[in-house]
Amino acid sequence: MTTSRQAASKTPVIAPRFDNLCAFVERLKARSVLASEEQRAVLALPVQIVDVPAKQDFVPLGDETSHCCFIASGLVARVGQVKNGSRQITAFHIPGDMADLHSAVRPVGIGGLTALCDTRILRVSHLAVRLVAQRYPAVAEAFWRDCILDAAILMQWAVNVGRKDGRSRIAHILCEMAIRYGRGTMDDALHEFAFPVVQEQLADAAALTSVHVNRCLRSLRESNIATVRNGIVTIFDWDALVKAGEFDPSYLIADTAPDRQRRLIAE
Amino acid sequence: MTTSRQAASKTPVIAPRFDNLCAFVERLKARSVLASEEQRAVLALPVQIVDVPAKQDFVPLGDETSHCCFIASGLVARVGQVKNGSRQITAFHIPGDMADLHSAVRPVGIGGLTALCDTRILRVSHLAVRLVAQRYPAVAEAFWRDCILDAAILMQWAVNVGRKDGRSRIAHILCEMAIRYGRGTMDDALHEFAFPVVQEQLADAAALTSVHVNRCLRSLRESNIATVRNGIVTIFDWDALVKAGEFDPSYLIADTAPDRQRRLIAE
DNA sequence: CGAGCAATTGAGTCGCATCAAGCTAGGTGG
DNA sequence: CCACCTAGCTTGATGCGACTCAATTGCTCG
Repeated sequence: MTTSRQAASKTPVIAPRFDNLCAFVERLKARSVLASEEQRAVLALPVQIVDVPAKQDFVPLGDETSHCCFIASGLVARVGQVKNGSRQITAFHIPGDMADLHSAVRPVGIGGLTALCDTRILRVSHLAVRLVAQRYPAVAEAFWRDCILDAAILMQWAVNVGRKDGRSRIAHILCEMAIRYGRGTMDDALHEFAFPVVQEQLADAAALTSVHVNRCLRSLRESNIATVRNGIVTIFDWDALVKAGEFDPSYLIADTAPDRQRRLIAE
Repeated sequence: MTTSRQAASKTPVIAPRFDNLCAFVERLKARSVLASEEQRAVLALPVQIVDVPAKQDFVPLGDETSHCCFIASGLVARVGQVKNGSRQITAFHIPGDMADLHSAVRPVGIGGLTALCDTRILRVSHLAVRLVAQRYPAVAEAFWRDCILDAAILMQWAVNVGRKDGRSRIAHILCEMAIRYGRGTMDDALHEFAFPVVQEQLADAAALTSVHVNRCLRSLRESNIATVRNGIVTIFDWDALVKAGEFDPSYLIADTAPDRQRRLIAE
């Protein structure tokens, strides 16, 4: 949301990577007001680096955990499952996300976490998270708000899966990820970003089969709207994509209007 | 048709009703540990009673609000919408729920709220909610946890809508509501509870059409599993309903401090 | 007693699942 | 250097679950 557009250097898509919690603090600051002491407290949270290979479930469904997972690089999906074996992806988490911040106050898993490509995780213990929240009310509120944003995305996800046809669902997912990856400027330029998923995973997100995802992608390609190839999303016509996905970005927008982030307690 | 079931002879299903926040405190206590001073602080939140007639949207989609809505009596749905006019219900809120506690930290609506029957709301200002959260970290954590439970339900909802057939979706919704209404004991007795929805609204929740909901309900009835009539759910075979809905109640179970776990509904 | 919802049922259609191949590209070993 | 393997992508044929349109039956209530 803060990135200005880099000049047209046409560098191939570069995946972001963070090895400390700076990016997490930036994320919180984009949504909440934190004093510098509070920011330092969050930054000081002890982390443990864990590298997860592609296609590995690193938080099993329904398990109880003792740590939150910050995504330093890579891509993670939150998945639910039904008995016949099919999976439903309920969220994608990109670098900069604390994928399961919610587990700090409710450790029993809300869903499993799977790495969709090689992924670096920074683990932060629930205890540490709750302690800093206890000590700094503004941090607690920032954490709370972060979880609410996640829930807002999830609600849109349910609407997307429940009430749109396949093509619209795919378009909506591409729109959402474009915005979240920070390529969501509304100009007519060509947008390109790395989104390392295969069609099978898009299918699990959109509640379709991979065969049908393929046909939906073909339809979007033949309309000259967008393509997904080798984990690279290329958007030719942003407006058409928004229209196809019935996408309204307001649900992604953190609430940062000045009068709303007013602190209730002086810094 | 063979409906010689006891018509109006039994004790009528009684809808719960609360005119203060006692029930909210009880709800929080079932999920979090609160000292008596903290409980009193929540109880002391000023409320404003609002009566909403059936089928009225009292929080429009996308609007910004200044109050949270506690459900004193009745039934409320959180709805999303797509352009062609069809609606997707993403949550039911029953008496005792703070339907949009999340709006305290993110006032722009996550979804509209509609009363499905005559409903009494207790409005609590965001400011008051945030102040008590700032003052009492344990209360903040309780609020946060409450929102997480809501998100956990939403995640299951997405899985339900995305990856099950119509009959299973309906069965799952009935299971969820049975547990949340507190009728979720596992004995073989007949379960009956008021759930004042029409088939159209079940359809919006399950992402089906009302015609198809009707057929799914008929199937459940003909299997002697459950019926829904005049807003009364009657469950004949709980185990079969759980099986049909692939229902696992663990996602509804609140988890409190590490040393203490409690069920959402005490047994 | 008719008006108006909600529930019900039927017939026709379509989106998507399913099954089944083939295709492509990168990797690996003989 | 080619033969093979595998993962992912693409395409076709067929069937079913759910939608749509449409008509009928209760049910409640003024």
